[in-house]
Amino acid sequence: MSESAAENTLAEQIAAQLRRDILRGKLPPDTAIKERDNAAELGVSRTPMREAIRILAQEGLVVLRPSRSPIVARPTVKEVHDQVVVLLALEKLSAQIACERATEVDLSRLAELNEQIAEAYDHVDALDLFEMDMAFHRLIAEAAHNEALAETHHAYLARLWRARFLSATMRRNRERVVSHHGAIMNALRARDPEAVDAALDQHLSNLAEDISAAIEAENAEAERAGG
Amino acid sequence: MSESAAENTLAEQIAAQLRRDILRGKLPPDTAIKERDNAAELGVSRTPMREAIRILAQEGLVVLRPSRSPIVARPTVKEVHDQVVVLLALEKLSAQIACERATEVDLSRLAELNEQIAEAYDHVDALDLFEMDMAFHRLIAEAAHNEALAETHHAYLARLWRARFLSATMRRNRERVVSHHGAIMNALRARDPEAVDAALDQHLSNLAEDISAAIEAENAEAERAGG
DNA sequence: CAACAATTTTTGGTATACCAAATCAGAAAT
DNA sequence: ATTTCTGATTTGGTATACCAAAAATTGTTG
Repeated sequence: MSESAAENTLAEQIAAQLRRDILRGKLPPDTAIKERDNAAELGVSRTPMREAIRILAQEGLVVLRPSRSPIVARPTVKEVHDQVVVLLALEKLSAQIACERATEVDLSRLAELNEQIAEAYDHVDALDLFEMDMAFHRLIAEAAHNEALAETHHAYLARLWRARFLSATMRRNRERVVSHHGAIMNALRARDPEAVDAALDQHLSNLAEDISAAIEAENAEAERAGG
Repeated sequence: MSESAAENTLAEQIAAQLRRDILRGKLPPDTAIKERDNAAELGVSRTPMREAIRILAQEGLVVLRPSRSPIVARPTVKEVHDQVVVLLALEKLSAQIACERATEVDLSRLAELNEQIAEAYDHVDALDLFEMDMAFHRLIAEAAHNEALAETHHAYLARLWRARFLSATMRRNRERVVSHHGAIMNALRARDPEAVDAALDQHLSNLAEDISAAIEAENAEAERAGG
């Protein structure tokens, strides 16, 4: 929970703004992000806008093309699938390590959040719910107390945010999420590596296919409209 | 060996230059990288220098501090160790996937490179040798044909370059490297996931400790010198 | 009418100038 | 001698101006 705080510099604020717009679909894939125009639109200079674009490019949300405007990324199904594979591996590794290293505080935070999710599930909009889900998975990664791992895991989670969001809104299922989270939690509590692995597999095994379907649908839509 | 090509923009060239200086020890840990001074020194403006610094910060080679000059990172033993753990996991995952997905071309490239390494081992300086070793491990990552995975793996390899280099020069051992590489290769050839896992474990198991020792030595040295 | 070439325009890349905040040094007071 | 306050200086952050390369457009020619 360390990064959502500051947003010190203008560039970071711009990046955050653009990130939200991209992830929420206000800036759909293939949209050009011109340094000049977007900077003018926000009333800032090109310098921080440029830096913001680099940040998002680093995150994989926009793609830089030589001598061309950067555009909002349109990940292919394979790309997203590949990223999910890595995310899954990172989370499993985190959980394995967490079986040894997780503190009681880590575990109770996890429990608390899971309870919050269960409670909020029906009252809260999809976006906020998704933030909570993301936080849950981040807590797992952080419970391994391996900063590099947590950071990389978070980067993948962020990069896959939109895809996961699309997928989740398509098949929102309270029971699945809450009970799966509970299973993961209990396995961690028991510090049982194999149970953790199984629980994560159970929770995330269909993720790749779900996401792929969502992306495929969106891309097909775009093809019909723009092509 | 695919990325050393382009280096289109000035910022990238500067980043490459600084990266080399850092990794080769010309810019030791804690050295300040002032935008103004370094830019002037290289005869460029602050803009690309600034961008170059961001690139290196992203790679973990320099750390940005609010309202302070960026400095060359001095990773702690724990940080490096944590990174090695992730690197190892990424490489193992790559190899597992590669058992299914590796093409004949991938495998023969691997074989060829291993032969080159064996041949060059005694004639070539440590730095070049290390580039080759790095390339070998990158080939493994690339054989999984998962771009995200290869990219992240490469990022970790690059970030750990200096630490691995320190470690390797401390205990240079021809037989170990070549035969281990050979074992990994053969396991991949056989497309045997368990054998691959074992071979990678064999090759990389001591890496974490070796690297930790090297880093510890360097940091102790710095402590003695710098107060 | 099509194809090609030159010009105009748009774009990102770079240099420079300006600003505010944070640090450091020096002087003064205790 | 120590501490504190203040001002000079250094730093990164931002804005703006300039440049070169690459598209796009338009005009000409076959």
